Amino acid sequence: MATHYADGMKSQENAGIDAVLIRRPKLSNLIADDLRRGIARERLKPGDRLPNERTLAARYGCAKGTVREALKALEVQGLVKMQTGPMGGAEIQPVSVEAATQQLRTYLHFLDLNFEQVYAVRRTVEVTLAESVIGRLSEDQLARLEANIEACEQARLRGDRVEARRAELDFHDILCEACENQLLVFICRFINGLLRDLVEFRSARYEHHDAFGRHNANSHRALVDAYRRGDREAVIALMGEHMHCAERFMRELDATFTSGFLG
Amino acid sequence: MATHYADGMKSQENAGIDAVLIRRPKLSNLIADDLRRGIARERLKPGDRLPNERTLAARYGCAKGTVREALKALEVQGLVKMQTGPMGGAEIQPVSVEAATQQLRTYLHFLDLNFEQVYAVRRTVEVTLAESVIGRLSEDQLARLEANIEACEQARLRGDRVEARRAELDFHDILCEACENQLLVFICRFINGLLRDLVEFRSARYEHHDAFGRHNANSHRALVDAYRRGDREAVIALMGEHMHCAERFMRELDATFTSGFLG
DNA sequence: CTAGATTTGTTCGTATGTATC
DNA sequence: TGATACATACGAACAAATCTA
Repeated sequence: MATHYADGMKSQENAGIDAVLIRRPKLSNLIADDLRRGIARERLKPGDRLPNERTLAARYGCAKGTVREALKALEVQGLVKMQTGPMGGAEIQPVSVEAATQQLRTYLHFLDLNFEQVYAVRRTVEVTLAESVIGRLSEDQLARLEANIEACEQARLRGDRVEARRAELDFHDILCEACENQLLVFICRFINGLLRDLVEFRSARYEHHDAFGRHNANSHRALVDAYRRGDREAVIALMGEHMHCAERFMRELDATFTSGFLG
Repeated sequence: MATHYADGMKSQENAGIDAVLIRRPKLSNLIADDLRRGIARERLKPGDRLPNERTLAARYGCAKGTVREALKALEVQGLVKMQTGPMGGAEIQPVSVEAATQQLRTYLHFLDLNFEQVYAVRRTVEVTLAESVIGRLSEDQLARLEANIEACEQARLRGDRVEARRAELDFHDILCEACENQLLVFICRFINGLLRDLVEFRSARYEHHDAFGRHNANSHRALVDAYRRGDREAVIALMGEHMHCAERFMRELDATFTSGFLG
């Protein structure tokens, strides 16, 4: 494949960069910065696409791999999403909760969080959430809550513990959909994500999982029932007790890790 | 150019991945996830280094460029810093709360948050925080709480409303210092930051500010007194009432977070 | 100060998977 | 079904930075 750009230009550009900057930053970072500025300058909106990698490499007079690293930086920041195929490339993304939570998760991952601490928060905010959606759940949402309970039961009967736990957390995410308070929703969803991560890497004995699964099914069923009746007192009491029991189970999870990561 | 790797092996690997996963995630993302987990699992501290690129490529059975993309993701997230030369490579960086909150704030910037919604959360988490630090406040921290109350009073008497509000929030940040639960601390500090940003841009009538300042001084004084006595019931009741009153005042500002804040 | 060793940074060529037409 | 366009990935080589002797 012929190089469409002139090698002489490459040298010129690099010489120029070297002359201006005392210590040359990584080329991929310079390109990433320029792309960010370009996106802002051109007022690119979600759905717009950047030029493809080959074009960008030609524009900046560098190799594909360098452009790829720059695009990777934008992708991690949630600014763009890469797609393959024709009309693929880097597509501008809307500001998403995903990017925000990802950073938070890695931050908290290093702060030795245990279940007790997570539940000290969850126990209160989930009750607040539960109360806030009383009378706001649509028939479709109620139906999906009931369908979720059924899905959890099936996962439990299959013996798929991790999937059962994850599906049970989906129940609470459905409640979030009916809540207007976006800050509360963010915190609840974020904590649900934390718990999803944690159950992935910790395991407990089967009896615990099975008992927990049955408890969750009962609690969730009673909650849906209380929501249908619009019974505020019952919703608050049920969610409070549900959180209390969930915390007790979670604390029984085995926290031992097997490693050998850095050999 | 001869391909030194066996085509058969590559196909086998890909077939395996395709069989398990509906849509194959990018290999560099899988590696990045694994590295993140590994860093947390091995409790790597700032200053520790990851294996070099060649070793990682060998471990994951992939090319160097793929490993580089994964490392780039960690670098963008502020988890590691790349360095050239001997003893170079990916060095673990201290996790900064700044990086985590920045993304979150730009996300919340697009949401229609109002005082009622913020206080629906703050009302509960501040009480949880208040309870969690009972018996854990050092004499130095108690002294600083008292000094803070005095500073707030002086700001109020000077008529410096914004400074008074900001200083009053410092009171709650001092409480955070004594709390072990880092998730709870993060949420409380983040909300305090939201409120600090807001008082910059909103002002109410003087009577409101003055009455609020006097209320805060009384509440904070009573709280410190209850902490010194180790009176759990009083702490919980006082902080609950304090939040209730604070919310009422803040709602008189009748402002939303959407306009102007976070410029 | 120089020379060598180590490790990231960058490039080029190539091959493969994947989405669109 | 095939052709096309694009990202994804591999591998070899060299350049640049940085530490040590």
